[in-house]
Amino acid sequence: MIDPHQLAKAFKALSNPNRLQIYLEIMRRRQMDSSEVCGCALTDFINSLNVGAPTVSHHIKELVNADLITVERRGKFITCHLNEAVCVQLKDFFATPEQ
Amino acid sequence: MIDPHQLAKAFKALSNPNRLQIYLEIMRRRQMDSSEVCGCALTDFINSLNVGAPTVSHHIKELVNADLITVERRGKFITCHLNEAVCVQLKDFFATPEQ
DNA sequence: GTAATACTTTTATACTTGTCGAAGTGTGCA
DNA sequence: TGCACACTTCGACAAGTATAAAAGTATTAC
Repeated sequence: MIDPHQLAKAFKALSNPNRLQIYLEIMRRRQMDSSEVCGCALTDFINSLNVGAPTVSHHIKELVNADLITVERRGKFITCHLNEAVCVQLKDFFATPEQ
Repeated sequence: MIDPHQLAKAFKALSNPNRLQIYLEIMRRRQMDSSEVCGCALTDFINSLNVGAPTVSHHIKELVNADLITVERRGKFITCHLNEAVCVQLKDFFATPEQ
């Protein structure tokens, strides 16, 4: 079972609506080839969420800190990737114990 | 797919370590018959968490508000029950889309 | 009835968080 | 080299949160 402290950190990261929206978008694009234009650069979130760049930067950092995503620099842009392992752990957390 | 607003509410409710601990304990006892002594009365949490009664009362209310649990009065005590439906929705949220 | 136990409400306080503006860093392009 | 774009860091502030103390309500036991 996943460590409760880490769990709480993940849930806190997902508790803000804007940050959840960012996470949702990153989820939605998870099966895309990373060589494609990802749509998960900061600029994309700035446009879609209606908050400033510093705020988005802050939110991304929180998601990274909670181990929910990773970021990668690609020239001028950064791209965000889902941490699939933690995603599975969170799924399992809510799974009914086999009866 | 579950409404993002409701999702964020659930995650916020689980983002506090003490509140998560309460939820974990309620989860752990979910298959118990409700006629048994449940261990999910406020007093139990007050003892196990080292916080005061008003704080626990507040946390329980937050979990109920987030639709994560329900409460039921049984004489002097209240007992807490997991909302299984929301639990499943949260599990599905983290599930990988079938490829 | 009274007393005791379990919980809730109110009020107050220290702390955390989301957001922004301004200024700073890094990267690519003319 | 210098400019423009993408992002980050810093400082500030309003709003929200966790907690507790004190006082209130509800239920059972005597």
